[in-house]
Amino acid sequence: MTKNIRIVLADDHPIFRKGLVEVINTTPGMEVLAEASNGEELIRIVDETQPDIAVLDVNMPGTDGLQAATRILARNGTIKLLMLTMRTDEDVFMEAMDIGVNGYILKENAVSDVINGINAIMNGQTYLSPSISGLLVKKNHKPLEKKNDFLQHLTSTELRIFKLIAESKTSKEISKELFVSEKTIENHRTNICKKLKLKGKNSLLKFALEHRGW
Amino acid sequence: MTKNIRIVLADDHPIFRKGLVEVINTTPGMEVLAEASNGEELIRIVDETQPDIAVLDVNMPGTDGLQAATRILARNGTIKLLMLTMRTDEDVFMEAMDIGVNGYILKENAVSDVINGINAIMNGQTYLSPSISGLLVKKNHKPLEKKNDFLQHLTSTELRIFKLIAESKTSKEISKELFVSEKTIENHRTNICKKLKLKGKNSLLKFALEHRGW
DNA sequence: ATTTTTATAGGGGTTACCCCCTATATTTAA
DNA sequence: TTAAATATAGGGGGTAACCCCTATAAAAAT
Repeated sequence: MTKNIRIVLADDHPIFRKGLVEVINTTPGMEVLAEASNGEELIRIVDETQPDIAVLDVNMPGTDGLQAATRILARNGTIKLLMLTMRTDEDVFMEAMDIGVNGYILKENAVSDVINGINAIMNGQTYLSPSISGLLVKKNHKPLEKKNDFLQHLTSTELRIFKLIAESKTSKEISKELFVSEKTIENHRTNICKKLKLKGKNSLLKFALEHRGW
Repeated sequence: MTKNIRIVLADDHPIFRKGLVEVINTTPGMEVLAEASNGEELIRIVDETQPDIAVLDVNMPGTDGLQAATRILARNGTIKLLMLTMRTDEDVFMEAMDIGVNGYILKENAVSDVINGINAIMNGQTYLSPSISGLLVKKNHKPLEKKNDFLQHLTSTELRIFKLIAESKTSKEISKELFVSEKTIENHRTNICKKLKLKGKNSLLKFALEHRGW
């Protein structure tokens, strides 16, 4: 049999913590070494027990989860961290990722998520709750209606030119590529700007760069 | 009892497809309406059956999963799409997200992932395999060395100006914000361009926009 | 059949960005 | 202590992008 995964916990809610301990200790191959109710305590028990992974709540009195994570990783970069959180806060999530946390799970998620998360992390992966993934995706995920909303107003010629602009091409370059006058391209630019309600220097270039791939 | 979730499948591997059908049809509340072995077929059966969700492979002969997804969403934006993939290819994943796919699962993942994914998507969420989540995280996680690699050449003043340029501000606007001459800002622009080896109109703006957030 | 949109091309003007310089005071490094 | 880098400010020029127009032929919509 392989060694147990050695785990420490930190959460300021005793009942929730009790539940976590129960879930983990009844899972074969995992054991809870110690518990903490705040960040300072966690840092201490991590030093003492040198666990494989620490599961910690973001919101704790005094030293919170993010601060504790930063300090733990500064002392020992090999310790894995699985962050638990009550709410879906994008900023907090991003900060946790920047710090170098290995997983991020919503407390409202199933207990199996915690077990899956621990296994995934010990396996070298990064684990996010599915509901967290949604957050990340929405950033890229401008819905279709929105795309069409303004792309549908452009004619096919305008769209072709728009895409070339998004490739950082100048009107002169585009005119050569399409065998038309430079002035024609400039007219198209003007019309595209009007349709997209863009005003000001380089606004079309900026917009095109930001929406490259549409 | 609520209505079954109506599902269509597309995958060019018959055996894998057989397995998928089995998994879904033995899950209460889900039923497979039709199957396809390529993108064109999928588009046709989606038109015919009007399912709630289509589960489709990225890699298929002829019209592939991405093309099929684009065309299906163009016809009916309410149909949900769950994408399956063999390999973890970041570009393909990003493209799928841009197209508006609702979920993305590795074929090597557990069958329960497909069921979980379908349920999550029908519930309005976006579903990603845990192993995919790791990909996303690495993006934000641009290692420190790389950032410094070219930012270290910029002085603090230049860096401040660089960030304002990345916010699409003009030299005039920046000069007012920093209480210096417009000409000073232009000089800094020139110096920044030299340090970053940028040449040509708007090249700094383009670069700054692309590296916003650094 | 008539009107509108689209694609083409141009005149003429403003502005922002980029490029080449010089110059001075301060700070930093050699 | 000199030399180099930095931050400031300017002169002068070129060009691309944008903005205001007109105009014509073809295509599309009414």
